[in-house]
Amino acid sequence: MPYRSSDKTRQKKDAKRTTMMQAAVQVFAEKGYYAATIRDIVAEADVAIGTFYFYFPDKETLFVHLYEETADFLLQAIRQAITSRATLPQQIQAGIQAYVNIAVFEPAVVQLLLVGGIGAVPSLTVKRIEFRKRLTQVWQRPLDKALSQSLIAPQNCHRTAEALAGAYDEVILNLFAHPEPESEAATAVRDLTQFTLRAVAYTGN
Amino acid sequence: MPYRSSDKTRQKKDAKRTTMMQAAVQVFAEKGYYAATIRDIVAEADVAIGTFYFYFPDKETLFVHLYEETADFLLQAIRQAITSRATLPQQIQAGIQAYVNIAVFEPAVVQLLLVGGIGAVPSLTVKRIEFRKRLTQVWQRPLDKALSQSLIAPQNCHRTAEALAGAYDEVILNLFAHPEPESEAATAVRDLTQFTLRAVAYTGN
Amino acid sequence: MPYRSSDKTRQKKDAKRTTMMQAAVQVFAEKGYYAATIRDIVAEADVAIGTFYFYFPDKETLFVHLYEETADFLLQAIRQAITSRATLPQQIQAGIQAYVNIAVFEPAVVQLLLVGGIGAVPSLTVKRIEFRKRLTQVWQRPLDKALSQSLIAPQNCHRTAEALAGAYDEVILNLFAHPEPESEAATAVRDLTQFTLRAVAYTGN
Amino acid sequence: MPYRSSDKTRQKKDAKRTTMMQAAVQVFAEKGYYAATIRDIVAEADVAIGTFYFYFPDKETLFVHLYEETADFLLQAIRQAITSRATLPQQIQAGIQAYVNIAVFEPAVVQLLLVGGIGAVPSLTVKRIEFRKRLTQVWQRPLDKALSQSLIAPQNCHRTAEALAGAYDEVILNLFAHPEPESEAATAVRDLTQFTLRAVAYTGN
DNA sequence: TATGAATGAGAATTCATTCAT
DNA sequence: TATGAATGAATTCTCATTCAT
Repeated sequence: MPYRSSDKTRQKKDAKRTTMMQAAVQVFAEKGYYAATIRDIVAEADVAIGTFYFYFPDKETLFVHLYEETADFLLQAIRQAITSRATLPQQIQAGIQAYVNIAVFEPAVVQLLLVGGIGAVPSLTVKRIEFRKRLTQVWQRPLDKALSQSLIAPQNCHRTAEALAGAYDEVILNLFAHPEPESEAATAVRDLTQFTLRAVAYTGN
Repeated sequence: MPYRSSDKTRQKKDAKRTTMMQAAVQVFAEKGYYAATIRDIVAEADVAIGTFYFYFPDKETLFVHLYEETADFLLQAIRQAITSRATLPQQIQAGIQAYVNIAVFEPAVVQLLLVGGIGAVPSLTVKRIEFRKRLTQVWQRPLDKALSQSLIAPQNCHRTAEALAGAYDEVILNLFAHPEPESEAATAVRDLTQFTLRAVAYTGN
Repeated sequence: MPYRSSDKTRQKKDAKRTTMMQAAVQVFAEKGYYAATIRDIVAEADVAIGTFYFYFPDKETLFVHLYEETADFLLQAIRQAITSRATLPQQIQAGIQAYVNIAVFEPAVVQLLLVGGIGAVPSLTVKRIEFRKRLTQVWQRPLDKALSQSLIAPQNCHRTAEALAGAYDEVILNLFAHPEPESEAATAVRDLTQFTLRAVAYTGN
Repeated sequence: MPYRSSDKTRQKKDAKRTTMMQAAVQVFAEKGYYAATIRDIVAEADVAIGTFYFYFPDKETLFVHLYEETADFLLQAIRQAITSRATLPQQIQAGIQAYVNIAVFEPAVVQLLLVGGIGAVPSLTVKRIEFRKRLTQVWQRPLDKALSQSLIAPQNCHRTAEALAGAYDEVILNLFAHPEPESEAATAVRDLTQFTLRAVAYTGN
């Protein structure tokens, strides 16, 4: 029977891998794709350069992988917040709140997705388009439902969701430029919720 | 004869400078700040490397300068479109149309401003924030006026404008992912105009 | 197995570092600071360019470091020769002999210190002044002692030592211009010793 | 009859040429051969780059030429001071004083000759040796005469002059490191004169 | 598995020199 | 004579990646 790594070994390996990925997210988020060097990442993870190449094939592949994972995480969080609410206003508010929470408590996630290596990594372009498409879908789902129940005005829900996704991103990114992002966050959530309800022409009956 | 300086020579030099800046915009827009090399730029402009450094001090300075100039151009175009219309719907529609036109006919402008070197050039961060602030102001101006005339619902116009700026950018950026941006553009303008009028709760009386 | 660090590896690294420094001394001595390129140095050491920057931060830092180390070596050699003798004539003669020996057998040392990058490296100016000061002190020490014992005429020993340092350097540098430096060296030592004893007005009682 | 530039034209040309050479001396003295750029020189002379190449073939040739001219000037000044005095002490003192004067009032001359491009310009090596040889001769002449009159002890006058030349250079160069070179200069002249008279064992009868 | 010394292609930038005007 | 725009070889330095241990 061929060698098979025991569970403990496997776990240890995964743990190290995870550690390195977290380190990489931090560094990529802070410096951007190009300015972040492999040396920075391994220093953050406290391992040797060779170790990096044992776990990951190269810088670009890692970055794209990180981008995808991070996108999944963000989308899942928002989706989850939305689906656990019943009415449209609640869903919108919960979704935005979830997004803002991540921005405040895990700024690296937002940095990576919205700023990170946008015009920098060629093979990321398609991933980015995909991410935006999925993000739009997340916001579009509750709108479609509301439209079918005539709770909002007739409209191209896809276009509306697209615009809303951009609107949320802009406000959230600007949060970082504020002196006290956390206190500003609450206001932003309320403002964006109302903005959204107006934008979809929510009637509530 | 002591060589004429201020006449044709000066004009020629300015023309060449402009040519090189256009070449640089193209290359920066296409590849992003880091991936764009000086060699790429001078190849595009069909001059020698030394010529680049005769006209510009270094890569970063040029990029920031280009960013600022391009931002001014875009802002001026939108502002101009808005102020030449009378009613809010017209203003919104004209502003969006101007923006979309630039995106379609001068895609490099949008690439540079929205994608270019976002997380790449440290000294650009502040310029970017400034640009977003000014862009928000451009959209906010007509809203403030409309609010003072009770044409739109009471709201935080600055936040609304911020969100709208993000919304427009998202839709316009996604235009490039479409197979036929130009035909999609018309629909986008109409959709965004309606989205905006709903989002500001325009009553029209 | 986790790779042994502190044992053989460390020694090997130190050895290579030393090899590269010797190569650098040769090249700097031969061509001077500016004309010596990193390529020259790594070619002499038979390593890749990157290896240079693995061991040293940059060209200038290395040069200054080399200058300091070489200065220490020369000063120590002369000082050692002087202190191991009892009478002033013996001390002078031994000091000069030590200096000449280095010039003959390690010409790069003298080239680096007296010719190398004199007007070339800004951060070297202060190091050079320091070196000259210390060299003067080395020659001054035995003079002070002799003066306190009235073995030499009353005089400003510091100024005398300064002048002697310059005198020795000149003669030693001119040695290299001779067809047979080694044979000339013996004469030079004798001449300089007598010159010195006259210059300090050594009485011997 | 072929065109011949009039005297006025010739003079003008020579004047400009001289201006540029003076500018070059300043710049070379201040920055050293490598760090001094053609742009620096023409900026100092307030002419265009092309003008430089009209008057001089290239940077290295100019530097060597400047070195030679400057060396001639210095040697002539010292020689002149010496020959205008009668006794050895007066000759020594006058020669040193002339040297120190130049160092104080025309520091660029000394910088160029003693520091300038010593290990920097290959074709200068031979010129430097020549200069040192001539400088030694200047100091040696009065010694030979004095020796023939038994005013100084029997000695290898060439070696003595060599050593003295180095001694003077050292002290003069160190003058620049002093806070007040001018006030120190007088002391230096006196000290060096006495040093010299001791070193040659001057008896005075 | 883990290490880090070693590599070298490639990037930004400088500067002596040329030449059309 | 005088100008300065244009050139491009050459330099320093970075950093992703490899591989022997």
